[in-house]
Amino acid sequence: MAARAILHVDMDAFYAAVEVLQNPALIGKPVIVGGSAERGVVASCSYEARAFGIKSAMSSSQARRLCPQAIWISGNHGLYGEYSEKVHECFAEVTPLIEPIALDEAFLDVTGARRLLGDPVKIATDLRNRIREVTGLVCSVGVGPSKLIAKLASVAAKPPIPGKGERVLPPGARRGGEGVAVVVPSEQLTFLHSHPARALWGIGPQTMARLERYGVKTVADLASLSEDTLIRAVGNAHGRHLHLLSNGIDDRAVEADRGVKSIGHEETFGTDHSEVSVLSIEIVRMADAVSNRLRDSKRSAKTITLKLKFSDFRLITRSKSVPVPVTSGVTIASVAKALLNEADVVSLVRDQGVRLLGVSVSGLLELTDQSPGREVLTEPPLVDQLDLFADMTSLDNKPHDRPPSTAVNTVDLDRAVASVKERFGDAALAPAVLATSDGLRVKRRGDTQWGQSLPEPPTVLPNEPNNERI
DNA sequence: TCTGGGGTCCTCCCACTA
DNA sequence: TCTGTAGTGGGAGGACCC
Repeated sequence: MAARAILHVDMDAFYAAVEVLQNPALIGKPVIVGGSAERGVVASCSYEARAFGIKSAMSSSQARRLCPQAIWISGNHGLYGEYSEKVHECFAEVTPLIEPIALDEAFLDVTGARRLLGDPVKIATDLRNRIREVTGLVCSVGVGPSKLIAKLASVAAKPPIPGKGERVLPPGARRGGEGVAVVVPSEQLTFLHSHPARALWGIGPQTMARLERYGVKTVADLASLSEDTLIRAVGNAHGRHLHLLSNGIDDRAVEADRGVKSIGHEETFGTDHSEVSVLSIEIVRMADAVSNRLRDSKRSAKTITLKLKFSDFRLITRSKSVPVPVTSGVTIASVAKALLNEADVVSLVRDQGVRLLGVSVSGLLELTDQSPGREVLTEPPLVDQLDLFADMTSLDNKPHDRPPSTAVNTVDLDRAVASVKERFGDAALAPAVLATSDGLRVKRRGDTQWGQSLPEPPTVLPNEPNNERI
């Protein structure tokens, strides 16, 4: 049987490249996309910024120290999504077997496309040219017999960082044209074993620290350990997996239809909060956003999880599965607030202060009835057991005037809310507690994707970059 | 010195049940 | 009826990825 041909396509400095496309005045400048405030993080940066040592996931304060003249952009999740769609349309011209990893990255299985489109290197080169022609963006492509090898090859195919000299290809890889690196099956072990162990997917700082106790530095070192030793070092599933990978055995398929397993929102606050009433309002905001996305994806959820990170960076999660799958923001918020109000959590909140709060849902089910906001109801709605109007507290935490006996069919209410949002957008309607003098504090996906940004968001005018300079 | 947001997967523990 | 055990599922947390 012929070896598989897998491509790993990775857009180069994706978010930063999109911003440069939008504003050519940024060409050749150190551009950073991320949250510029104290608690922000670098999401992406141009190669000019990388020359200063800036990397993705670096804290914004560190990035500021390394490159004070950098141009910061807080990012536009929607815009990146649009470009990502265009890139995926290019993928679809090559093969239906596409496994998206992120907005800027995907695996493609082109084994079956060879007869029609040529050898994998030609497919990779043509695809790279096509993406550039359609979007104006540049990508790197790794070609290999497995996902692991293709992924590592795409890293080898990345352009050099200015001032750091030409990138040297690892042994076993060859260049298949500009931005394309190829590893053939007979060379995969040579290629793989030359990498540091940390390059393997699944080896992060903690696992690496454990492996170092066994003298492991490279993938070759890892391959020299027995499976039993690896299992002792890092646990059962992880140990077996690493044993196979380090020996070049990776038959994981490119999965075209990997479904979403959970939906959530979280946010790091500019300052820590230790008042339950303030956090309750944030829960309503997050739950409303989660509910909007659940409804858009035509799913309901069985489990609601509350996540809190305290000032000392201790992270806790509390979750609750409900008997009836839910879509409603009111229900999600009610469950999350009940989790927040558990005694041990309240005492942690008051003692420590909370820097991050998140609400997510999992155990997703397809909605059987496609009408907006329809709960999958086989028994009385859970929300009937909860205090709907507990949400309707003002900022001073005093309930609005409403007779306690008022009966409201919450399912009808949710349907009505869903239908308004479908017609006028998610920001058209929100729980009353989110109302401020400046309008509704509605959470949208990607709002604070990389942490908060400093005030006065940058506006870039053509030929006159006036982004905030830090 | 500093640590975001949105995810997935795995492990461990515990309660429940047969 | 009581006890031990194995399987299962929920909950919590750790580690990792981009």
